[in-house]
Amino acid sequence: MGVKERKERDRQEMRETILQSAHQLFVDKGFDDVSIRNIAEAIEYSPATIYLYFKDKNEIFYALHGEAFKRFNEFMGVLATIKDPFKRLIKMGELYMEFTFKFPQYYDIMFIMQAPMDCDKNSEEWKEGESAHCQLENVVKECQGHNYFKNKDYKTLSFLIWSTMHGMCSLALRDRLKIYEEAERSKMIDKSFKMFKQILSDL
Amino acid sequence: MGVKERKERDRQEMRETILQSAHQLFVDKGFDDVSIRNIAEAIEYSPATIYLYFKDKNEIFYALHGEAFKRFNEFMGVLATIKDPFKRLIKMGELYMEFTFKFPQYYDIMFIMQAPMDCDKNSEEWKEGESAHCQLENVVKECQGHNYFKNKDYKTLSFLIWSTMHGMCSLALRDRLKIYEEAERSKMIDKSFKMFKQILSDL
DNA sequence: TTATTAAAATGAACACTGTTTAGTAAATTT
DNA sequence: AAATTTACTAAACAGTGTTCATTTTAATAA
Repeated sequence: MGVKERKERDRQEMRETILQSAHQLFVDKGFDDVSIRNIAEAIEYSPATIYLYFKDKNEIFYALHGEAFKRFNEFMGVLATIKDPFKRLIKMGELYMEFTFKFPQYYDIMFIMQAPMDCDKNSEEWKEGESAHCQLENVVKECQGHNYFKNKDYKTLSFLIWSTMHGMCSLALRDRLKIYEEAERSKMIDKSFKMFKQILSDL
Repeated sequence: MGVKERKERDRQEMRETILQSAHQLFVDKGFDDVSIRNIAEAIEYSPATIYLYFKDKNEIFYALHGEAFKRFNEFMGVLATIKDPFKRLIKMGELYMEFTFKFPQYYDIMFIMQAPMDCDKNSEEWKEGESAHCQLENVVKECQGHNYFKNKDYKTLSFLIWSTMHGMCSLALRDRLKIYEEAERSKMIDKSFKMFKQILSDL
C-alpha cells in the first residue's frame, strides 16, 4: 500500500529534477534568459509538464531564491571559526563581496531582481533569507558587547551596513562604475571597502 | 533648397515624438512592461516605423537613461542655494531619496536595470550622468575644505556615500525590506539615513 | 503636368516568450 | 478485463523584439 507514498516521492523527485536543471541554466544565463522551454528541453519533457509541478515561472524563482540563500549561508559558514565579533563582521563583508562576484546570478535573484516578494514567511526559502539577515544583526549586537557601535541601534546599523555593501556590489554588478577610468574602477570597490572598515572601527 | 534641412528637422521631430510617448509609458509601467508595439500604438504608427528612428529597444533605453539623469539634475537644482557644503551634502541625500521614491522608473533605468552600458562617453546622455556624479564628488571635496572628512580620499568617500544611498534606496525599491515588520519597515529608511548623517558628521 | 526616382511607412512574417487546454497514453484500482 | 485515475503532451493563445518585401507618399526631372 506504499503506492501513494512512492508517487509522492516521485513527485518530489521530479520537482527536484526540474529545479536542478533550472538552477544550472539560471546560474549560467540568468533568470530572464532562461525560458520554460529551455528547462523542458533540458529535462526532456514537454514545457507543459513543468506546470504540473510549478504554478508558474515565479514559483521556480522562489525556489531558486531560497536555494541561493542556502548557498549564501553555507558560504558564510567560515565565520563560525572567528571568535572576535568585529573581525567576524569584517570577514562577513569580505565574504559578501566574494559571493556577489563569484555567483552574480544568485546575488541578482537574492537582492536585485524585481519579483513579487509576497512569499510565505513560514516557508523554508524565507527562513534561509531571514537567517542570513539575522546573522548580521547578531554579529553587530555582539560587537556592541565589545565596545563597538556605542549608542547605536543595532538593527538600524545592521541595515545601514547591509545597504552599503549592497550598494557597492549591485552598482558594480550592474556596470554602473563605468564613470571611473578602467584603472581605478577595479580598485574602487577595494578602496571603498577599506575605508568602510576604517569608519566602522572608529564608530 | 531647404528640403534636406526640413527633412532632418522632421526626422528629429519624429524621434522626439517617439521618445515622448515612450517616456510617458515607461514612467507609468516601467521599461520591461512597455513594448515597441505599445509605443507604436501610442504614436499611431506601425511598430516597424520605430525601427526607422531607433536601432532597437536598447537605443530607446539609452535615450531615456539620459532623460532620467537630466530630470535628476534638475531635481537637484535646489542645492545651488545651499552655501554650507555639508548641509548641501545632506540635502543631496534627502533629494536622492525623494527622487527615488517619486520616480522609481527613472531610478530603475538609471541605477538598477541590466543593460549594455557600453554607451558613447561623449554623448549628451552620458554627460548628464557624469555631471550628477561630479556634483557629489565636488561637494565632498568642498566639505574637506570645511574640516570634514579629514585624511579621506574624496573620490573613494564619494563612492562610499553613493553606495550607501543606492543600497538603501534600491533595497527598498526592490521590496527587500519585507524582513522587517510592517511598522518598522516604513521607518527603517529614515532611521538609517539619520544614523548615516550622524556618522558622516563625525567623520 | 506627368513620369521617374527617392524616402517613408507598413503588413506580414520569424523566432521567440509564458501559459492554458483538450486530448492521449500509461498506471492503478475495481 | 474494464473502469478510473494519473501523467503527460501537442497545439494553441496572446504576447514579445525584430526584419523585410511591398506599398504609399513625397520630391525631383522631363
